[in-house]
Amino acid sequence: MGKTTERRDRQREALVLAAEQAISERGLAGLKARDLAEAIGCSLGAIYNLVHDMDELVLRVGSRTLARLDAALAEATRGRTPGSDGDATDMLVAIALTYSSFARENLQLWRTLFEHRMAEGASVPEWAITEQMAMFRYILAPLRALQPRASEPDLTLLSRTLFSAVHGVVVLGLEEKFVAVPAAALNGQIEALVRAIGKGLTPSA
Amino acid sequence: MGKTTERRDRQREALVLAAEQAISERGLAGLKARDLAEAIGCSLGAIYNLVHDMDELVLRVGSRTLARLDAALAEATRGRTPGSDGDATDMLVAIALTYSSFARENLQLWRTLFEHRMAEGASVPEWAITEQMAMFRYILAPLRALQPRASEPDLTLLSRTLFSAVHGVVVLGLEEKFVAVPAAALNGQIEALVRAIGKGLTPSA
DNA sequence: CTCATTCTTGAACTACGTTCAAAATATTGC
DNA sequence: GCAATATTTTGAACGTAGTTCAAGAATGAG
Repeated sequence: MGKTTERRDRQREALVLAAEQAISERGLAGLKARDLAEAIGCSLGAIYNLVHDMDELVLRVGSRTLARLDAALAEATRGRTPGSDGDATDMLVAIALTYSSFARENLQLWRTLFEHRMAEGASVPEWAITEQMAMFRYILAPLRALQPRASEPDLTLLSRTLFSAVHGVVVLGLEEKFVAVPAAALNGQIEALVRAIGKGLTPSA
Repeated sequence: MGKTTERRDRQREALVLAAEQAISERGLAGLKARDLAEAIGCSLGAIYNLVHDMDELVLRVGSRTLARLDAALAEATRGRTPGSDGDATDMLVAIALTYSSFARENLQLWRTLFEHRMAEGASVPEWAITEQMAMFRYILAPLRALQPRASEPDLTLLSRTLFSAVHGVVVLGLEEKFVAVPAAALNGQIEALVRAIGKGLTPSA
């Protein structure tokens, strides 16, 4: 029993890595079952012994992308505790810029997180939703420092909103559909936005 | 010469309307050339006498969607001139809430504006880009009132950023992939965000 | 070594957008 | 008005996808 399962696990790993490379090189639309079969040296049908369908494969790749994003955000906030309102805003700026850099440097994989749609009828599994939601948590600590009187549910909602706002700026900023904004200008806009929000949220006098 | 062209124009109109209905009912992924041919009563191949390809059809539908969005934003800002900083912020809030409502009420058509990707190699025509960019202009007047010392290029960039931020909140708020935020809560978040930004951008004492 | 079970295979199926040779229709010349 | 020519329409066929499944290959138990 062990032999087959083991080989299958190794093949599944190879499949996910091949899918990740395909997406990062040619985008989500460039992910082809036949190419993957060739890349990992198995038959076309064998893919469906490793994953249930292409959706699962994309979600597995997404999971890896989120893990790397999470690591980048952890690195950016490591050891920082917001002591003052200024600290908190600085932290939020650091998080936002880290997010922006990650998106730029992992453009296709990052896009896949949001472009991907499950096949007709299927819905995103719970574990994938949980993973995505976890991203919001880095914002929570600095936000709490900024809004000490806000309730926990309000902070949760606000952290999602703040994340979304920065996400929106990054999405449209990196969109070639419009005119892509140069890195420096985009970073400048993000910093301006987050500082404005930080100032706006600071309970003044 | 006139007879054919006339009929073709009428058919093209019907095609775009059928495509619009298909998208609004079943989403962009539910847009099928064969369904459209049946809907407007022509052969499959005839579609390609009316539009060059599906991309063009989606862009034509997008153009209609943008026109309706533009009308909604025009209505929301009609006759308003930002006299004070408070007015300007109120206007920005009104614009943002109008955008949010439009997105919710035209969910599939609005999503199509951003989900759609041109086929491999093709790029978005200039007129479509111009149309999309035009959306940013509603934000310009209130923003100028808020930041009277900013240069014109800076204001242009900032208007795009502000639009993007609200766009991001709406995108993730309406995303079923996560947990969709109820209308009232989403509106509350948008208002809070825009007021925070408004306050943050107001040159204080 | 044999038989039963399990796994792997790739041809075949469905479902797309798109093309194109042939048929149908319209326009022109006389 | 009618034949000759040009244009338009047609839908079967093509290429490219993801997915399935009957048949063959590999594995494991007795």
